[in-house]
Order: sequence, then C-alpha cells, then structure tokens
Amino acid sequence: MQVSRSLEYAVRSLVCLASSRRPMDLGAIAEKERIPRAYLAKIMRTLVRGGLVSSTQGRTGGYRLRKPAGRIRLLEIYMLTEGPSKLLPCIGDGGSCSASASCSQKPVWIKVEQAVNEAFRNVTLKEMLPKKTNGGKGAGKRFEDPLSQERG
Amino acid sequence: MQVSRSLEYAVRSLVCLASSRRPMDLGAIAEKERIPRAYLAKIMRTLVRGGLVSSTQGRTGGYRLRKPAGRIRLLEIYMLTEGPSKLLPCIGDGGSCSASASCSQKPVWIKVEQAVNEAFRNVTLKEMLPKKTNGGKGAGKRFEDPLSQERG
DNA sequence: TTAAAAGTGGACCGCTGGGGTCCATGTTTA
DNA sequence: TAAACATGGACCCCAGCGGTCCACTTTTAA
Repeated sequence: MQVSRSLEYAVRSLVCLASSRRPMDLGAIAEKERIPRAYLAKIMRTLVRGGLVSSTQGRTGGYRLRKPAGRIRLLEIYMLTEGPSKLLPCIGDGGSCSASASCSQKPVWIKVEQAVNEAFRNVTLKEMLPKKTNGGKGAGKRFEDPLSQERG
Repeated sequence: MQVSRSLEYAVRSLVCLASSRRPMDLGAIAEKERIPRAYLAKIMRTLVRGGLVSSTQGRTGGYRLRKPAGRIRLLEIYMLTEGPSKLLPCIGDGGSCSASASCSQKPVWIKVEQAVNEAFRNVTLKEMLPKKTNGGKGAGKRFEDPLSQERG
C-alpha cells in the first residue's frame, strides 16, 4: 500500500510553492524538485483544477498557492492525485461485494478507511515546510495571511 | 492507495476459519469464499509461515487458526501479505531520498504512516466475524480461549 | 502397500494502471 | 510576432499484482 508518485510530487511542488514568496513556473519547480517536467505539468493541471493552486498563462506565467499552507490538508492533495480512497473496491458504490448486504467485514473496513483518511487530514502543508532558522531576516511572514480571501 | 487483493483474500479466509469450529481444507475455503484455489494456496502458505494459521498435511489435512480471533490484528495480516508499510520509498531504509538528511517532509510522512499502521492495528479479526444471532445454541464459545497456549 | 487427497514450493504468465513522454494549441508579454 | 509560458489529451512502457501450473511431500483409507 504505497502512495502514488503523483502524490509525492504534488506535495513536493506545493511545499516548493509555499516556500517561495513569488510565483514559480513549471521549469523552476521541476528543476528544483527534480521532477520530470512533462509529468509535473500533468500534475499541476490537476492541482489547478482542484483549486489548490492558481496559474497564470502567458509569457511570465507560473503557479502560486491559493490558500495559506496551514489550510491545505494532505487529504485534499491525496484526493486530487489519487481518487477518493477506497481501500477495497466494495466500499463506496455499495454493491460490488458478493457477500452483499450482510457482510460483517465491510463496516470494519469502512472504519479503517475513515481512520486512514483522518491520518491524512491531520497533516497540513505547513508542517512540511522547512523550518526557518533565520530569526526573521526580512522575508518574514511569506504566505500566512496575504491570501486569506478563501476562507471556505 | 488500495489494499492488495491478497490481503482481502487473507482476511476473508481467516474469518472463515475463525467461524468454523473444525479445521478447513483449501478447497472448502476457496469454494466458500469464491477465491481461486491455486492463488489461495499461495496466500495460505504465507499465513502459515507467518504463524497465523497452522496446517496439517496429508489426506485429512487442513488449516486452523493458531490464536483466538480476538488476538489477531489486521496489521499482522497486512504485514504478511504486503510488506511492511512504507507509504513512500524514502521511509525506512533511510537514504533513498535525494533531499537526504534535512528533508522537512520525511518526519511528517513517518507520522502519517504510523497513524495508518495504528488504524490497522486497532482492528482485530474478531470484529469481522458475523454476528452470532443465536442466543448460545450450543456452539457457544468457538475460538475464545481453547487455544490460549500462545499468549506472547 | 499403494493410490487418493491433502499441503508446499516455486517457476511462470498476462494484463492493468501508474509513471512518463510528446505534440498541438491557447495565452500573454517583450 | 515570436518567444515563453500553461493546457489538453493521446500515447507508450513496464513493473508488479493477480493468477496458473506442475513437481513434490505427507498422510490416511482401502
């Protein structure tokens, strides 16, 4: 049960964006994080569609976060890159299990899945940022509240 | 992030064994759970090696649990069928990550992985058994303590 | 004593999906 | 108007999972 490489790349890229006070373009992220450029492009699209980052096209285009890092949960990134969780195929659509209704195992699996989801929800991007060891050298707050337009 | 079919089959088979007061042979389990016989054979081997079930060979051979269902945790089955968890390849061997030592994300991933493991550890086979609706018709205790020789 | 019926071990195999590439196209600015 | 960016989608490769097969061992029933 490994996490997809897409998720790993997505997280790294988002951390990258969160650590930069300016928007970054694809090439910059790809190079810094050593991610295949074309593949990263595909991933960034899903992050854009998912509303985690906003993109500007054109010559000076690039990406930036749409929320402060503290409000982006690992679960969101997870659900964008991989689908909704579904530990087992029988969970969710409510019918693919041959044992059907009276299956005594299904509720337990659901419980496990919820716990796993909780594990991912409990982590926020902010916790993954590199610790700033400088005592506030000037680039002080970065991404804390300047983008709090989205308080959903 | 789905769980392997092997794990699903393993769980179903163990539930099957736990629900039966007598040992069951491969064919019986395979038929009842509708699992491909040869594939199940492979899975049962790993369960035997892992010490969850004991097998007797020969003509009247079969399988039985080695511990009461209440003492078999989902995590054990998980670790037998799939390897040790490892959400990301960089976790565990301590070096495959290009960001090496100062990686600020690794500890967070480790934390997530521990939570996931906990989710699997928190479930015991017993919780997956079908609820006995009979008020103690005779086959009362089944697998509760008759096998408590192994109290590790 | 021997054949049937059970488990064991391991080689093998097909196919799916994740990881990755490529190209054509839209958009912005120097 | 061309360079530099993002977007969309078709396409490809291959490791690994799910599954099969066969040769072998062990036990018991006849």
